[in-house]
Amino acid sequence: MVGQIIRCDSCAVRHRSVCSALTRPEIERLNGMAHAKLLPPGAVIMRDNEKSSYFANIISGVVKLTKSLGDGRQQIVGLQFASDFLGRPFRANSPYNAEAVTDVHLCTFETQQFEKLAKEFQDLEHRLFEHTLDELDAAQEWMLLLGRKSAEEKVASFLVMVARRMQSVGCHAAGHVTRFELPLSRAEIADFLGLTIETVSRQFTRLKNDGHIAIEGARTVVVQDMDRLRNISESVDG
Amino acid sequence: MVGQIIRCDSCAVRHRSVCSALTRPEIERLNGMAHAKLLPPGAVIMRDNEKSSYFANIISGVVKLTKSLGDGRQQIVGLQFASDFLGRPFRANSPYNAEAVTDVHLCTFETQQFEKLAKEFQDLEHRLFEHTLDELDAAQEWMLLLGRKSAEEKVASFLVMVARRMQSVGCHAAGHVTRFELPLSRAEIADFLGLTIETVSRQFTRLKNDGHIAIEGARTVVVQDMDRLRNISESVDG
DNA sequence: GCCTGTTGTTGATCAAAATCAACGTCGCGT
DNA sequence: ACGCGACGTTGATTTTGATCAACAACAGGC
Repeated sequence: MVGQIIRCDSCAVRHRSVCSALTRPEIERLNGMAHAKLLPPGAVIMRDNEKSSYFANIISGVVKLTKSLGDGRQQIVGLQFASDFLGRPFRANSPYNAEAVTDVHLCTFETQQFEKLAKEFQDLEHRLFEHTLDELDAAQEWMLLLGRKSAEEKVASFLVMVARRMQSVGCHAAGHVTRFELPLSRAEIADFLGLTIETVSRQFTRLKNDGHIAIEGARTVVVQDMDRLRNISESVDG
Repeated sequence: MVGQIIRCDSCAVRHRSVCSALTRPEIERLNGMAHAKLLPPGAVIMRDNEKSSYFANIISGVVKLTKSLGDGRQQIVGLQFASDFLGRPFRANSPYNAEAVTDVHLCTFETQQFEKLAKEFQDLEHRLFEHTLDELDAAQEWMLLLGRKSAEEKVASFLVMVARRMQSVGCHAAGHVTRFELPLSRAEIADFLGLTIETVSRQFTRLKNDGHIAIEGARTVVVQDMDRLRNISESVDG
């Protein structure tokens, strides 16, 4: 689905997305630029090294950002959830592929219009900057994981991360989300953690056998003790 | 050495650093805020999770950004060269340790003063944004390396990257720098590539034996064929 | 229902890199 | 010159995770 006009007033991510930087009259302007898109899993949103004609806020769903080597080896370099912003402002080409992992609702903006708006309203550019800083933090945190953590620590870290993101996406006031659905397949988790499918699967059963998690039908995870899992993910004792 | 006043006019990185966003009168303001620092190898510039009281431009030398696990495992999450900017604007705490790798000349600015300036002169904030986007690109490129490349590909990638950065730091008009000094020890290279010292050493001798590089006294590398090395780093054929 | 393709698990074996260990080299202080 | 410590290389062995292979669970099409 493409091109449907959006009402920012009723937007689910109005106060968490980059749009939160805008005041009433500014939002009106943005409103006129916004178009909704609904994408199925697997839909390609941006392609590495190619120009993208639009930016987007994720209204709902999960998007993976990937990079590949010539022979097909793939690495997920970012996971984006509801309220996250897609696209590299002020860059001609996308530095990665972006692909819908679940059904994804996007609110898209034509590149030039949006960059013009960002130049006009400094708060909007500042908000984009903040989002980029968050992405950088996440990337560097993940570098530590990819370079130095064991398979078990990687899988535990992944679960902790997903639980945290699911929490902020949902509307859970306090405490941890302990039961959640994984947005990624085993193959995608492997591409995220720099492992193989088989190793990911084995670490899941290990965590299950050790009583740290329960698994319901491959995609649903119940974390018994989030702090314990976090300890495993950082190799505190154990 | 701390606190010496700097003259921006004669600054070696005046036109490549974030300062290039500023015009004559603005630079004058910045001039009044700048203090020089000369740090020896090993000097700690920022500490993970701690507040830093200043930002800095690197005038010369190399700075490593590291993150560690509780048990001492370490990962270099960024390497910064001359003209690069140090410090996370609009963030309370540093997300990594920053440490001088060589002798390092810094041009430092007090945090609050500098952020105020960035708010006033939008071009400066924009330039900081651009630098952050570059850092993010580098981080995600490195995630692909850490997650999916073999030891040989990692070391080749490292050499290609250092050659490129050395080139932009020096004043080489065109063509590749093929002979350069490594700024990092074997241990630091290992921490950058997610390998052990021994594996790094073995891959160096392998690249040497295969005739791709020559090594002079451990720290100086001569690349025979940069394109061939780049191919190895991305696993094109062979 | 049944067939088929996709996804996930488990086991056996293999290989790449880690670990353990010894030794060489260089620079520095005395 | 000598000895020491840091750094780097090389070899032997072990370990972790990859690869190869078989099969189970499940969903969708007909």
